This record gives sequence, C-alpha cells and structure tokens, in this order.
Amino acid sequence: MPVVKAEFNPRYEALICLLRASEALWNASRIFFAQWRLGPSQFNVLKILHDAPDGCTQAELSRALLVHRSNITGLLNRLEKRKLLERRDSKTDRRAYRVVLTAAGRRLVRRTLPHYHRAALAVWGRLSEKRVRQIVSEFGQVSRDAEQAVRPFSNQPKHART
Amino acid sequence: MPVVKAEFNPRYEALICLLRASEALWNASRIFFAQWRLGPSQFNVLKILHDAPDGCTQAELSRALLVHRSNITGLLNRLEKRKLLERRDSKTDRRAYRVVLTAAGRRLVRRTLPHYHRAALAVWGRLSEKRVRQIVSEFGQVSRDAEQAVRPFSNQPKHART
DNA sequence: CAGAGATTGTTTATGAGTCAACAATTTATA
DNA sequence: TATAAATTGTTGACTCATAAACAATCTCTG
Repeated sequence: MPVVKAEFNPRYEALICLLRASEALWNASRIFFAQWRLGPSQFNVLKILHDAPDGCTQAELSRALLVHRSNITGLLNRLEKRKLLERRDSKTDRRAYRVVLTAAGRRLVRRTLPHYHRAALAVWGRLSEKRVRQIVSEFGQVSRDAEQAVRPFSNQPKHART
Repeated sequence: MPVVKAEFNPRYEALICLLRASEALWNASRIFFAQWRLGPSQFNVLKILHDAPDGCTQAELSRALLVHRSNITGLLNRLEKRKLLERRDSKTDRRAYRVVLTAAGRRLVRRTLPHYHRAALAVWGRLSEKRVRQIVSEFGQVSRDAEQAVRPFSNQPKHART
C-alpha cells in the first residue's frame, strides 16, 4: 500500500498524521450522518440554527462555519428543498434572509444529537482529560502559526493574466 | 467534521479543535501551493511520484492518498494537461497505466520541496519533539477509534430510495 | 481450460469547497 | 445630504471528494 517514503522529519510526520486523523474523523462523520441522509456540513448548519432561536443570516452562518459565503447558498438550497429549513425575508435588512429551521428540521436535530454525543465520546474517550486540554491549547497555536507562515503569499495577486 | 458550538465537554472541544487545526493547515497549504499553481492534492500526487522511480499505477496512487479511484482520474488529467506527468501503458497489465513524472514535473517538485519543509517547520516548530511524537502516537488511536465507532453503519445499504 | 470473481480506469451524478464578479442595499464619511 | 465604501446573497468557473455502473482485463479455482 504505502508508496509514500518516510521523510525522517518528525514534524513532517506530525503534519501528515494530523491531516490523516482529521480525514478519518471527517469520513467517520460522513458515514455516521448518512443514517439521516445528511452530510456533516449539513448537520453543522442544522445544529447552528437549532441553537439560534431567531435564525441566522447566511453571512452569519458562513462566519460560524468558516466557509465562504458562496458555499452557503448551495448548502441551504439542498436543505430547503427537503423542507428542513426556510429563508425568510429579514425585516431589518432587505439584502439578507433570516434562515430558520422548520418543525421537521428541529425534530431531526433533536433526534440526531444524542447519538452524536455518544459517538464523540467513543472517539476521544481513551485520551485523558489532561491530554485533551493540552491538545486544545497546542493546536490553537499550530493553527495560528500555519496562518502566519502563509501570510506573505495570501494577499498576493492570484496570477495576473493567463 | 461537525464543527459546532462548545458543549462543556472537553473531549468535544478537542474534536472541534483538531478539525479547526486541520482546516487551517489545509487552507494554509492551499495558499502556499498556489505559488506554483498547484492544489494540495496535486502536490501530493507529484510528491509520491517523485519518490517512486518507476512510477505508480492509478490504483496505487489512490491507496497512497486514501482517496477513491475515480478521483485520481481528474487529478491526473489536470496534471497531464500541464505536462507535469504522463500515463504510459503498463507492460505487464493491459488494464493499467504507469504514471510517471516528466522532466518538468520532476524539476517542479525539486524546486518546491525545500520551501515546503521550511513551512512545515514554521508551523510545528514550537512543539517539542517529544510532544510531536506523542501526537503522532495518540492520533493513530483516535483515528482507529473513529473508524470503529462508525463501523456498525458503514456496511449498511446506502439508503434505499429517496 | 472455462468460467467466476476481482481489479483497473473511466464516466456520470452529486456534494462540498474555493474565488471573482455582480446587483442590491446598507453604512460611513466628507 | 450625497457619495464612497462595505456587506449580502447569487452565479459561474474551478478543484477535490464520494459512489455507482461499466468494459476490459487479470487471477483464481473447479
């Protein structure tokens, strides 16, 4: 199977390891949520709306999920087609919608959530609380350093003219 | 990778933290490789081929990258169009190709790699080697537990009829 | 050897993400 | 107040991922 040669650089290995772990978690959650015909991102949307009594605008959703505005459009279209949520015109901003769960959407989240928490515990249960706290604090730093390391490039013009 | 609000459960928080970190790393690497007009996955393909003197079959690539066969097709098409690699008929299996880097592909990888290693160090440099080793060993377990937790569902029929 | 079964790569359909550009609208400022 | 600047949601073009179904081919087994 493995065609990837070792690099004898433990930090390089850690990078790969982290990415693999997150891929495994993502895949697992994809399989998990397929029970309810949901993708992980769809679940996230529903969960956020469930916690927001007055709904959200799409821009708020995109910030909460750390994804681009344009991504939210399609995500909501698919969920709206299934009548799990709806877009209502905002009373105060005629550019925006307020996105709210339907009763069916709310029921679905309530049914799903306990299963989800059980699964999360199964995944992390072996790590001690102490280790878990360490991970939380270290990874914040790693994330920030990643953004930092790449900042010199991130505002450069894409590539002038093709 | 359900990235949802805090639940007053440290393990739950760790999950979110890990996923955020891996997202940050993935985004950073997307920005990083854009310098050479490469996506992260494209770079991975080139890197693997660079380490495989006799090339790979597409199936080998898909196993090394943990992605589906069908995904490799498009990935290679884009790279082949740019003459960074080519598909040669396999001498021993008429179903398969041997995918190999062109001279240009090889040059690109060699130019890129040192920058990449520098960046990886910038990201992980704050963590001690000891901590990095811990992470590597623990995350293997977390990944396995994630797969395990989800196994009951993973062989179930997709979903009969929508 | 014949045939059953597995594997290889492609296609098609779908989901999820990026970015850039746009019209409509709000907000801030000069 | 008029206008410049920022924000909102959509679209279109692109990348990257999955799954299912297919033809061609290899491999194993009776």
